Amino acid sequence: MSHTLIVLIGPTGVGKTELSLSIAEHFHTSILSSDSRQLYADLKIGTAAPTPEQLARVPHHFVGTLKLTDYYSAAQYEADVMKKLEELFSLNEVVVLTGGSMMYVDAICKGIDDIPTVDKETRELMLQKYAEEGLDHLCAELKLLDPEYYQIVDLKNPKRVIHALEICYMTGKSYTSFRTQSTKKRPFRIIKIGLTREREELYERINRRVNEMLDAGLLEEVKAVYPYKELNSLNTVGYKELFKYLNGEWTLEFAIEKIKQNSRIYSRKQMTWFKRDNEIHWFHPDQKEEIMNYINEQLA
RNA sequence: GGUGCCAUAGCUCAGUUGGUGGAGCAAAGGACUGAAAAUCCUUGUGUCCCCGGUUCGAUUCCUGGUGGCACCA
Repeated sequence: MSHTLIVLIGPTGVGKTELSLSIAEHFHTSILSSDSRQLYADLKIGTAAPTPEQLARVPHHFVGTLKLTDYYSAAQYEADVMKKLEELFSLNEVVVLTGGSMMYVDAICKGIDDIPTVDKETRELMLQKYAEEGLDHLCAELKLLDPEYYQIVDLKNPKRVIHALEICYMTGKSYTSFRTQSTKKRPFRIIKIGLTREREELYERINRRVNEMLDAGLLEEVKAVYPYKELNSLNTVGYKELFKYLNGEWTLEFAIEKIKQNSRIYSRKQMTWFKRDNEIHWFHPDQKEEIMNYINEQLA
């Protein structure tokens, strides 16, 4: 039997957490979270992070390990998880990975190109250029520094253009020269299980969960991190809307509706990403038995 | 009861000097390689309230009806 990573994915609110616990308990193993926001220790309620009871049932990794001010990225996540997996596979044949951050999941399953990490100075310089000169100017510069990437990049998306330029500036080489677009080979087997529900059912669950978060004290949690609201870690559904309420821009009622709406939109974006991955085998979360049968079939 | 105003996309409304209509929001689809719960792109047929009239032609003008709002009794 070779080492196997069971990857459990699906849109927000579909019911991944509960099933991941069952699977991990069955294999007496631990869970790797693949959630770019549950990483932050101060964002528990709004990210529906595993509860203390759930954490006691199964050892979790990559939950609540970062401060809001920490810089993090999908590439760092890849490196950290690969290192952790080495350790975990020495103890267990099977490890579970679950979460909804599509790019983080792909970073583990497919790998990310080896591109230098952008330093603070370069990022600030580029953000300043963007603010002062505008996107068109940056696009023109990219055309000179990396004509190949210029042809394929989304020229209306500031983040894409800025990042490519950052790499050009920092390394003196084109961004294209770092992009191999290749899939890394992993020393373990990957079983991808997707959870999905009828849209109406999913939306109801999402709406209900937002109400439960509020009952659990989401507003207090948001107030506690309010001083950091400009940080990227807080550009997050559930927080950004309540900041607007605290700013006096929105009523509480409107902010809550927006949280529900943005969560629904997020769930759709996740599905759009997952849909084109045909390695995923899809199930309804209630099909626990079918899922376990499928896993055992694959392991055999 | 009287008078006035309004009735157009799921919602709020614009518009057609008469040639079957379009914005914002909502909704849906898509992209995605170090900020990713981020960021970006695309998509608008709807008895233009109903019956009749005028007209080659009415969602647009006219009569009546229905509903809503306001004011007067």
